Amino acid sequence: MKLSTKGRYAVTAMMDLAIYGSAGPVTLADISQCQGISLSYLEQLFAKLRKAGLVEGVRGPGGGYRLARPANQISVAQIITAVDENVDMTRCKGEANCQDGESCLTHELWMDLSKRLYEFLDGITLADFVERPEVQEIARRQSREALRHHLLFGRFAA
Amino acid sequence: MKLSTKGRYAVTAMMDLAIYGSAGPVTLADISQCQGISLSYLEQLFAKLRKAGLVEGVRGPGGGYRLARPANQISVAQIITAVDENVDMTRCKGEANCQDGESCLTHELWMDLSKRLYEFLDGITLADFVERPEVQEIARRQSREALRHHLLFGRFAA
DNA sequence: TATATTCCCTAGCATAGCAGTCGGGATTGG
DNA sequence: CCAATCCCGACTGCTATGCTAGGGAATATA
Repeated sequence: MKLSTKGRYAVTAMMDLAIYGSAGPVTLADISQCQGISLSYLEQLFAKLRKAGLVEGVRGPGGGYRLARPANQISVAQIITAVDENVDMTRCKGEANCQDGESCLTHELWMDLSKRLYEFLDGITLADFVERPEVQEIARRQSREALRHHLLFGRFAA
Repeated sequence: MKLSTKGRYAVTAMMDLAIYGSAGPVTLADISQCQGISLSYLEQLFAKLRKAGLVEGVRGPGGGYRLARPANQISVAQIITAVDENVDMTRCKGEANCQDGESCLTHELWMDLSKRLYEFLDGITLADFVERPEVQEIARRQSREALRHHLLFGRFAA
């Protein structure tokens, strides 16, 4: 388990998908502009998220990304492990071939702590954030603006 | 908050101090040998731990490091933040000068998640690990061996 | 069909942090 | 005094990060 800026970027972007995804796919260009993250870097992150089965890409105009599962089935831990694939725990990796029992003891302790941390992050889903009242409020406003945007550009016009 | 090998090293070393520290200061050479961490790298980590007021150094022969506070007053979060001083949260750091309200929304959400994570790690102390029965067992054995070691080398001999 | 929009993929690049090495101090117990 | 320790600073190879550049492939719309 590793927790750095990379994972934060991924979690933040996934929050955007969960919040604004109800009005259709969200483009990476939008996320890039809103969050100030490089577009190409976002593409690389989403390539991993897609391979992990967390998002689906929709090509062509009006396309973008959407969540591959309901937001309440996507945990923060899943997102972080999807982009930070490198989970090299310790040097004595399960082989238990330390010189004396001591190093294996603290190793066990750390593994336990790491497990508890993972379970903690795995217990937090995107839905936990989206369901907040203030987010609901903004999402509604955003939906209206998106609809107006569509009308302005004649997307839904007969 | 950042969680990588560096923080793991620090936590593991601090566990050693908490476990074996009852028999006097623990030398970095011992930790280096037991955990397979470079001695000089340990010195750099402990310089930060000392500046953070988590450990005290005892110079001279028979010296080493000991916890500056009882183990139940040292949390995992304190250790990690002591060695990973770089806590650059986001680019829009509290200034709330994002273009539109959206980015600040997810920013708030992430800050909240980060806070919950910190509180989780802050609720786990070194004592929580030391008080385990299996650790107590090893600590007792280690103490006896340490005493025998002292006797062999005449440290306590009259 | 043509075009613009979007996802998708590969390669490279500058920087920073990680983990370690080296060399030298300053203290202090025996 | 001497050896064991902590302490400190400089340097190094390596890796990951965050980003840029360039080009595809699919597809909605005109």
